[in-house]
Amino acid sequence: MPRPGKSSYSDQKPPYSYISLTAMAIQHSAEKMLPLSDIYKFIMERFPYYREHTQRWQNSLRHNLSFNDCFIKIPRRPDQPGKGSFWALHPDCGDMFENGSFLRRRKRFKVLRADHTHLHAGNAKGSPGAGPGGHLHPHHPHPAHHHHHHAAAHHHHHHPPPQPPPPPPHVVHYFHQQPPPHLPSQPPQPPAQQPQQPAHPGKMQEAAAVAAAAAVAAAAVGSVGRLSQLPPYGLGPAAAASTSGFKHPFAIENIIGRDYKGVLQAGGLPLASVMHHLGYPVPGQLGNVVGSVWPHVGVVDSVAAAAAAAAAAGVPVSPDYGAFGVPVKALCHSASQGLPAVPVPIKPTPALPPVAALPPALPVPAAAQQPPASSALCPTASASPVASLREPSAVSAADSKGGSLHSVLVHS
DNA sequence: CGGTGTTTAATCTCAT
DNA sequence: ATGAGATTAAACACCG
Repeated sequence: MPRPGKSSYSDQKPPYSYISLTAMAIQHSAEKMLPLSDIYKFIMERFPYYREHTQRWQNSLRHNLSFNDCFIKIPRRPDQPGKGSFWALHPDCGDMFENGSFLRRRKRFKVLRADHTHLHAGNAKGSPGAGPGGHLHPHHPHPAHHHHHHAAAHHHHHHPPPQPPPPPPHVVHYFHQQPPPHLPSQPPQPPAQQPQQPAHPGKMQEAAAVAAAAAVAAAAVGSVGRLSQLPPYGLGPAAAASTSGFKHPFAIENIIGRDYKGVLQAGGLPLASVMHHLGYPVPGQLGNVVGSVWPHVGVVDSVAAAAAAAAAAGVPVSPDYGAFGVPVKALCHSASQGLPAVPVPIKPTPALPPVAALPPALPVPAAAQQPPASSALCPTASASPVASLREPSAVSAADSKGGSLHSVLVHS
């Protein structure tokens, strides 16, 4: 109840976790990778809430980047000015927000650390062992349970398992070739961040991982060019994927779209927030920023409102919101292809129950503490269909995070 | 030195 | 009530 005057939205925390936000930013970028500062920018531009307390949330965000395996660091080319590295999404991190909540993932995406004994000298740099700070705890419990029971035990850095699709050897090439400079809007500055390559035999793994990521990014870029509003999410055969039908689960459109559905489905989300969020994006700027802005925003509210109304009225909304151009699960995770990531469906999500009737009234105020809801979708899909390509066996190990690229949802 | 990155740890929140 | 994920805080290591 507080006055609805200024609390319009700037003070409410968006219903997205840092991981979601970061993924959105990355996915949104033409190159599918961004330097930290750009991630900040993306977020701040769209969520007024994050225009304050920067020190706080940015620290959290950074923490997330480092801590979560779903983010990988791609070194900047020496000749490329700028500060840190580029951040990208791990090629294998599937749809981490399948449950429809962007606040909490069903499972954390972790790469299995291969038993590769060597190499993790890790940051050999200087004094890793001692660890930061003075935590005097030699051996801690660390719930890292290396349970890998179900894990996809197929990791041989030499030859790819029969199953997996054909990891185009040329992926690496993408690396060296410059992304097409066309692209609608901004080839801001990071148009060519191909981290070249190894240079150090020992660092091969890292390079490989990076290469994979870059390849994905590059592929994405390529797709963007031709763009397809509604790609055929056949994702079965690699064919589709290679052509450009697949949209990375983190694509902003997907996130948004599913979010919407999630809201209804999850039922727990207060519409109030949802509605609120609809107004989030800054009206002014949106206009000129071509495809860079949230496409859904404008449209959304009408749709959302309608849906909301329907829900409130007890009208069962169509189970599949394909109408929003978001086939949802269809493109979430290419279950097929023996991909290692996202094996366990922790939640019987599939059959979505009868949409719990959403709270009828939606006095905006609520949600003071927990900003749950959200929603938005992208009517005009436009971003970029990422070609899902599976890494060649070669690729592996993102030095910082896990060891080899075995992605898996930690702990089943 | 400041922006980046890592990492540990406490605390909160949400799903089971 | 628990466990796991998310957020926050804070202490560093590094590189420009």
